[in-house]
Amino acid sequence: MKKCLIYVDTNNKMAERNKISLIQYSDTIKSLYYNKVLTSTDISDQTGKSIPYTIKVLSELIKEGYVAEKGFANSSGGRKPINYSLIPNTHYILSVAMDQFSAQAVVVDMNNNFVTKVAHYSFDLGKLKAATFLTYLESFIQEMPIAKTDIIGVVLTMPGFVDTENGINHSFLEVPGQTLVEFIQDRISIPVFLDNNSTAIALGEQKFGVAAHVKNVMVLNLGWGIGLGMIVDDKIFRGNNGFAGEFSHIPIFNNGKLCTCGKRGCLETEASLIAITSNAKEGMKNGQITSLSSYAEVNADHIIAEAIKGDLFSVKLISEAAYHVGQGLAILIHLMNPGAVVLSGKASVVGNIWMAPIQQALNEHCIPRMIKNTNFFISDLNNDAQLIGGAALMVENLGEKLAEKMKILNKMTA
Amino acid sequence: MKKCLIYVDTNNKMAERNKISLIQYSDTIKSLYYNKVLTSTDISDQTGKSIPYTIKVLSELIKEGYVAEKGFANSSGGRKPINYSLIPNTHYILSVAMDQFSAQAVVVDMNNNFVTKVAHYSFDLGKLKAATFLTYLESFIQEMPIAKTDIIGVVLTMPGFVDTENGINHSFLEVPGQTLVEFIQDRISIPVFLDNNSTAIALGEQKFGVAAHVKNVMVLNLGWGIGLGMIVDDKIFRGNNGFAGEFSHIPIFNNGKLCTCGKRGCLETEASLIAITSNAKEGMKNGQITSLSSYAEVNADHIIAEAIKGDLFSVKLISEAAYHVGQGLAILIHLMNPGAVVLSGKASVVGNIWMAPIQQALNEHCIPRMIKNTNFFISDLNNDAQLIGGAALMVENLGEKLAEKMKILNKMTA
DNA sequence: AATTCTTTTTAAAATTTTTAAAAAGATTTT
DNA sequence: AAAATCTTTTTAAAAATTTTAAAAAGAATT
Repeated sequence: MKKCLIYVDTNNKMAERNKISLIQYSDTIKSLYYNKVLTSTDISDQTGKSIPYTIKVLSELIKEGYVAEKGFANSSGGRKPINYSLIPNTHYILSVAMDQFSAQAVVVDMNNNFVTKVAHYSFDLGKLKAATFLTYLESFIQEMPIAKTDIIGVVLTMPGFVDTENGINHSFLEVPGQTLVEFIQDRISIPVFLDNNSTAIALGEQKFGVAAHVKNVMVLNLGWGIGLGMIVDDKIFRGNNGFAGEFSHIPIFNNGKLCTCGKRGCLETEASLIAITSNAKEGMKNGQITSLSSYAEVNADHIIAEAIKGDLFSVKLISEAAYHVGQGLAILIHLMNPGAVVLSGKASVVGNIWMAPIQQALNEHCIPRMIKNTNFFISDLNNDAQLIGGAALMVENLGEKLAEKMKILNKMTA
Repeated sequence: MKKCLIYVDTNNKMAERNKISLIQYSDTIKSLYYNKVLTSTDISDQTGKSIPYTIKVLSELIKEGYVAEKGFANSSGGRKPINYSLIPNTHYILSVAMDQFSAQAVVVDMNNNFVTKVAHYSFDLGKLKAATFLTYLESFIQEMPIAKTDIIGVVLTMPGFVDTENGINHSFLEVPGQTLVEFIQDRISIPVFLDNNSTAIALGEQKFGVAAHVKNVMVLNLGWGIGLGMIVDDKIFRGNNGFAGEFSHIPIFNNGKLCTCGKRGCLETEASLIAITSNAKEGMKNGQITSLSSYAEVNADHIIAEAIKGDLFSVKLISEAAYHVGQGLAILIHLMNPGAVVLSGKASVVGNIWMAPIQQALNEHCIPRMIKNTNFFISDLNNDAQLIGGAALMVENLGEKLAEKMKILNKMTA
């Protein structure tokens, strides 16, 4: 005979749900979002609050329709604890993931599931106007099968020197006289958050990916450049001004090659898809035999595709770049002594091609003791890391940050 | 007419002082130790506790003879707050600072003042036996003009791969079958703490030196190698296994030079006192004119001394090394985006000789935005940073860590 | 099947914080 | 210069949260 422990409202509309609870109890929501199912003890551990208080919060959240009991967890020899979960369709997050040439948008529910198709947009980010991007976003919101009022916030993650605090990207989508976040938020009337793409990817990998629960993680975003997202002590590490993790531009080569940043000898000049593509063209001009020859104009996607098919030249191009990434990584490991390193980002679909030369470089350049307890992973999030991480960034901001934005928006409408 | 606010016991012997209070109220003690004079509001801010609670703790500490009122602080227009300070002679810390060739020992009071002469010991750390070191320490304790029972703890800071948690140095002073800390603690019956020298220097600079109160600081220990202590988010950063900050051995040169660590091309091979000394000998063999020629066997101290006197060759040697340090620092800054960088350690007495070439390298190798808000300092602690930082490490460990050690020692005597 | 051991949950006591009021002193106004 | 106003600290009372202890529920052992 099952006992009814607490009355659970299964009809979401009946419960008077209130976004204020998301803010007030953000720590508990956060724990449940990242772990799907937890007991009161688990939540108490994660939020650092006592069990009696945690149980009080949970019953409040149940009353408001945010949380539901989910049976019992196992016990190694004692009373079985009640499981708790978030109810998925209470609210949603709109995650927008951008790179140099495209953006993806999707709506994510409170169980971290995609509830719309992933929309794709193509452009050259260097030339994209904020107003044009806004039309993409507005049309997505128009067409999505979710009520706009149920969206907690929009998280835009993108490359460049992003000032998360002030909502500005110093490299792209600049809006004269206004911050990018203000510009978007004013038009769509939903809280908007801006962050760096590699930071999002790192958070995605550390919460839902191969590095889940590792407290010190370095996540490489193998793509047009070589991005780096750092999780230190279980928290996103941003440095003094939010610009930490500029891995792509660490000066380590004496090659005289001019980098996109204006300096010479950056890691990016030998180790990124930019370098790989350039080396491919160079090699083909010199008569290299390769299946890449079938393309009119070779780009990075072609090289990845042909490497997967087994084209030796393509594999060699990636391997060379990977060795150089390994050189940079050796430095990073000496400085940060991480618990895990993750290869993620667009180019990590051929992660195993990258891995061997990276390991080779690490064997050559790392003090064995420095690397002994560091685990290496290839992402298994299939290029969704940035979208997933973007949604997670919203969850990270559920407390005061969200409250602030909501206050601003309420003032506007009033 | 002055009012007597709280009865202050000025006779220390009268108050029944209890080391337990140091543990129980370690946060308050810590704040006062680092800041000398604080108001209740300041302490409340620093400990994160409320003002009523803070005042309760302070009155308790006053009753026990640890804290005294020190007049009033200024107010910008309101009631003047009471100042509080630690009473200096309640307890003491024994700080022992080691490098490759020597050790210094001193007793520090609760106001961070040296209350004994600094004792010096010379040796070759690579050959030094733990037992020999212990005799030095025991004779120091024997002769110091402070009661042994008034010493809260001994902090030993030294180079090498230090496992602070377990009290082991994997590089030096290994004791078979026992940890180094156990070995010392068993004999002297005082809690012993072990840490890395560069960590101590960094803490010294961030609490009492040029980088006081900066929350993200990279402190370079310019010495036999190039040590690095990192303060991240106002906390000592140690990485996953405590080995973070291995700056000396980041692989950045293609010079083929074998490093002390067994690898090739480490920063140390071009940028440390090891490299400088080796380059000096090389240059002199090739007939370089220099005042260094007056020494039978040139060592690093000579080069520093002659550089101060203006010997061009010595200055040039240091400048070349400094430029290479700058190259490494450029990488570090791109990754960590610190608020401040400090040049400290033995060789920083000629800090201004180092500074110019470092700045030169940074101008060449850093993205301007990465360096815009980073301040550069030369230590003003006159080689006492490690001793001062060692004492500060004791204060950092006042809470649970000290309680643990005291429990172990009490068991032994019982 | 009864007892013992574990673990979670509830209840009561203790601690700590928050809020509000009072006290002390500086600044401005009359 | 005295009175009134404004600031800031300190004290007091109320509210929130944690700690400790007890009770409840279930698994493992005797």
